[in-house]
Amino acid sequence: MALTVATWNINSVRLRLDLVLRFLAEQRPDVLCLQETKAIDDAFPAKAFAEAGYRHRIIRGMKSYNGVAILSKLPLENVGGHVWCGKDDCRHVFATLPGGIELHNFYIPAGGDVPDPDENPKFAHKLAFLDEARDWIRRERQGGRPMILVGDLNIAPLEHDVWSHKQLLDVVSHTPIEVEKLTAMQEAGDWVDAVRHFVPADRKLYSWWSYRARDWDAADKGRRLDHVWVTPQLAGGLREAAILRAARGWTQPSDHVPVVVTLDPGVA
DNA sequence: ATGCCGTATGATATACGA
Repeated sequence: MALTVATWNINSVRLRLDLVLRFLAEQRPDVLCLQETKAIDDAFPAKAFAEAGYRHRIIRGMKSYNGVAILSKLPLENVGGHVWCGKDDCRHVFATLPGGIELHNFYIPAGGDVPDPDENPKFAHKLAFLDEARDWIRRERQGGRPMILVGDLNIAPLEHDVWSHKQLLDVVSHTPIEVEKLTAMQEAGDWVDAVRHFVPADRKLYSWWSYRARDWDAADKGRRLDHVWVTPQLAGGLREAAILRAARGWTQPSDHVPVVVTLDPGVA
């Protein structure tokens, strides 16, 4: 029985409810993880998702900023979310899926403009978050349970995860210090990058295109900021991965597009 | 990596995104 998991930074779930419903109707993932929902829990459009077949959920939202959610056709157990860097700012939510797979949905801090932690507290926060997540993963993975980690990690780690490696070396999201810390986080859990599992490292791959470009499609100055990682025992069961570039061209789109991964949890 | 667009808010400017 295959399992399809999707992740999407939606940049306001209320404004883009119709786009999310369209995505769910077209792709029918078992589970959808959202980031930047920008809605307190009472304002989250849970009913619309339940009517679309996604009756199970865990949501953690706040006013204006951040906010994450897991919406699922399958029952969710042991749901919750952790506080990171001492801030209860709704950047993480988790659940256990049928079959015992632990799913973690992250919204890692963007980090502001200036890539210097001494000058820019937002960048310092991002680096501290990555260190804390690395240490947490190291502990969490001791149990050896199958896990999936998804989200807007706000870092494009590989050279071809950005349109120009050279021109982005000083740009927050692709600086060496961020890439180093994200890689440490990945290695701490032996995570397999489920999308790069199917796409060679020398092929350009993006999940985000700035709103500021006049023509995002023609300029194609994207970055791969959204990721799906799986633990090694799930890697053998990976069947398919897709980044839905077309969603960037929908009416009033998010600047991120969905990343969708299908795996067979029964195959080691 | 410049650009100057998009979202949310006790708003008509400001913070934030990356």
